[in-house]
Amino acid sequence: MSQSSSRDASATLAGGHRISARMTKQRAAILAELRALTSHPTACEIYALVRRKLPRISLGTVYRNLDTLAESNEILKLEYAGFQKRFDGNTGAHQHVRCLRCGKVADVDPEMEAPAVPDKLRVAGFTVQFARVEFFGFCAECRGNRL
Amino acid sequence: MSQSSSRDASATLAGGHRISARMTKQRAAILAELRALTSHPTACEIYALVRRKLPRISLGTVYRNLDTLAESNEILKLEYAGFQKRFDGNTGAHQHVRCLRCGKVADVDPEMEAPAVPDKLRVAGFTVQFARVEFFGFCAECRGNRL
DNA sequence: CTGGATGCAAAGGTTTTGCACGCTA
DNA sequence: TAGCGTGCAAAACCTTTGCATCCAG
Repeated sequence: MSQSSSRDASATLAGGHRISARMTKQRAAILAELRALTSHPTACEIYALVRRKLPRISLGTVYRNLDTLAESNEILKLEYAGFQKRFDGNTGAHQHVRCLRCGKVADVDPEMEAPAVPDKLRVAGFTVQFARVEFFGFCAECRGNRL
Repeated sequence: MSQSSSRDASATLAGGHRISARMTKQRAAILAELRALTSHPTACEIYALVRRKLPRISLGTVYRNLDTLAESNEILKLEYAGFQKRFDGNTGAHQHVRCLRCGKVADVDPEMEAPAVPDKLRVAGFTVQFARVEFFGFCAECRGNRL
C-alpha cells in the first residue's frame, strides 16, 4: 500500500470507488491534527483537539471527515465496519477475514497463514500477550452489491 | 466522552487460572450455541439464537456471559477494549499494539514484524484487500494498575 | 445457605442522520 | 453557481449497570 502526500483527494479505493473530496478547513484541520500525532486518537479526542482551532466544528463533521479521509487513504481507520463485537466458539489458533462493507467475519483456512509472532516481546512499553492477523476484504454478497 | 473503561479485560489471560464460574443454563446455552456455529455472531445474534431455547433470557445476561466466557478462554472475543474507533495519520506500513485494558494503541517498530501477507488471495469466498497484524497486551500504565 | 447470576429497565456512550445554510471549486 | 460539506440536534445503536430476586454449588 503506497501512500499519498497531499494528493488530489479524488481518490480511487482499491476496486474503483471514486470519492469526492473538497478540502474544507475542517477537513484540513482534522488531517493536520492526525498527521501531527503519533498517538491513535479516537473521534472524540480528535474533536477536542480540532476544537481548539475551530471552536464551532461539530462532532458529526469530525466523523464524516474521518470516514472520507479513510476512504481516500489519507488516514488509517484502525477498526472497520459497524462495530459490534463478534465472538468465536473456536478457541484454536486460526485467522479471520472481515468484510469491509458488512462486517461479517469468516475463518481463514488454518494452514493458510501462521502469524509467526514472537511469543513474548515488549513493544512500545507494552507487555504483549498475543498477536493476531486479520484479513480485510469483501464477502461474496457485498462484492456483488457494491458498484 | 472518552471513557477510560472500568473494563478489566481479564483476571488471567495467558495464565491458566480460572474465573469464578457457575455453569448456569444460560451460560451453557450461550456456549453451546457458539460452539455449534462456525459463523462469528454478534451479541445480538447470539441473543436471538439462545432465546429460542430460553425465551426469557435477557440481553444483559448474554453480554455478561460472553465476557465471562472470554475471560476464561472458553470462547474468543474478536475485538477488545471499550471500542471507539481509532485513527492513524501515518498511512505507511506498520503494526499496532493495543492495550487490553484501556484500549490505547501504539505503533510497533516498523522493522519489528513484517506480516508476510499473500497480497491478493481469496479466503472463504472473500476478496481480500489487505491484512493486518495486531498485538495485544497491557500498556505501562495499565500494567501498574492491574490486580 | 450464600454469593454469584439473572431479568428488567434505565442509563451511558458512540456514531449516524435529517435539514437548512454556508462555502469550495 | 452547484452541490458537497457544515452545524445542530435528535435518533439510532450497542453495551453496561443497579437492583431485587433466583439458584447453583
